Amino acid sequence: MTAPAGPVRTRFCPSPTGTVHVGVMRAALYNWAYARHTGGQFVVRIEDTDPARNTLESERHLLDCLRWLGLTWDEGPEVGGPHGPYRQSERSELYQDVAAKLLASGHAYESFSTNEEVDARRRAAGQDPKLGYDNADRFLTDAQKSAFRAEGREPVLRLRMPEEDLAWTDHVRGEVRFAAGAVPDFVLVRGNGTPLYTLVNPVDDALMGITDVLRGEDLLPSTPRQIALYRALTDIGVATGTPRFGHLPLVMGEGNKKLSKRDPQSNFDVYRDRGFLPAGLVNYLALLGWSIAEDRDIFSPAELAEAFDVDSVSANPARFDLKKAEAINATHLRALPVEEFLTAVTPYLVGAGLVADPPTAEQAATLGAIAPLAQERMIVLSDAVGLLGFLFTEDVEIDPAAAEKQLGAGAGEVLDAATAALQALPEWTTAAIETALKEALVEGLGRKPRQAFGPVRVAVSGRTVSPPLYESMELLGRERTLTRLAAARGTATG
RNA sequence: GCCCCCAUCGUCUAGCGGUCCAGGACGCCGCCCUUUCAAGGCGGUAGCACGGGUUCGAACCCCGUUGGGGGCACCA
Repeated sequence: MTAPAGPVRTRFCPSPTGTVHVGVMRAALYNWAYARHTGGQFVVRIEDTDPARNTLESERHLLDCLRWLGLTWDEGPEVGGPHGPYRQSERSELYQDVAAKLLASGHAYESFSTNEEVDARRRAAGQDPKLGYDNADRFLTDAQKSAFRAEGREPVLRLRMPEEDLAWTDHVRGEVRFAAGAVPDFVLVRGNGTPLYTLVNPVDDALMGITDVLRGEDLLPSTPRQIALYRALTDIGVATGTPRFGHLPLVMGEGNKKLSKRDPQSNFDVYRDRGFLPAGLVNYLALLGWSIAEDRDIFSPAELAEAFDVDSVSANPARFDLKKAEAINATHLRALPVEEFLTAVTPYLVGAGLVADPPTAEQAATLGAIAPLAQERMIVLSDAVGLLGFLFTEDVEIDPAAAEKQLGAGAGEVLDAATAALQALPEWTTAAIETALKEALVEGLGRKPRQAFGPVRVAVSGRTVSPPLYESMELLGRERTLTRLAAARGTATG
């Protein structure tokens, strides 16, 4: 059992059905990283053989997610390549041809049994019907086949499984072995003549020269069937060998279950929408089953590609930990050059209606000034909306919880003193504001800084968390600052 | 039920027979810094599932137990 010769060729072959799953994107990432690491190629193929569930819209979305993450493909939809088409719905003739060859060579055979009949036979023999198909149609005579056809039955095509153990050396699990006879002859082509995933996936991998199949562990039990198919395909000259397999650990959710499509945490879009950085998400996703070094877990996509090796992927299932994902992303966010940060964050402010598209000169100036201060206080880009919103509106809306905390007893005194000090200020600069407020509140009222500045912050920004106060006030301007202090004074209870 | 996979701090992991009374990260808890929140600095908390072997020596190898997970379609 040898893999096709030549450079590594990996593939990502999603079925475009609805939402994009984070586990699926992690599989794409590993395939991409392994191809890049080895100097091989990364192929994308769309598995849309189920017209009832597949849509072009979700295909576009899938590709868009790949691009956004930075996982460029060397062959596939939208870029083409020598092994196209890369959409299974456009490859029907190929499958029909291979199916015919498999039948003619005797590797596959026509099977007429219905599920009910198989079940009945299993039960009659005192066996568990869960055992599945019993290989009963392997040696049907022509007369028997004609009789079934005369009844109006249309046969499925099944692969004849070999009478020997099927084993392979898995990239992440080492040797895996399934006993002879454990896997029944399985269906390759439906009764209506359309091919199934079981046929189409290995055929395309063979035709596209895929050398390494890296996929989720949930597909591990289907590997013996595929190995048997590959042998048959090699025998009839369709394949040049059996690829190496690597079964990646599953991505688990909160509980102890595979992160299901139903789970909101599994939806890739939510991370993108919240403003995770591609590099941040790549970094975190890569960590789900792999590590770059003993004492390091922050790295760029390029560094990942440089270092990634499937053979060192862990076999343990990995739980998706949002807190850690956020921490990793925050680190990437802070490391971003200010210009790039601005470019990335502006669409979120535009989307929230806080700044114009493009921002006005004044808005741009404010943004430029606050960006470095905001950057280290954010986890995801959308945090900017709540954190910076107060700078781009006339009247700030005060968060009730913040008011509760800071605008209660004693706040009136602070706001009055701050107002008096700021009104008299000859020049409106960060330094002047700082000096004036410290004199008025800390020295004048004898308050601890914590108590002195809390109410002022809430009055000005509407929240207990904001960019540094003096800078914020300078950017806001004297007029708006004083208006807000007055407004807060009106609601303060003491 | 059958087949297969997995088993180190709460979580992700390093460890591939001695250099491990087990290292890093997230989280959590302190302290420092400090105008809030962060960031940053320092420190702490917490783990080799269990039982047998093999070996001079086991987190690392073997077997079993237990626990967890995945798969058993004319879906992909």
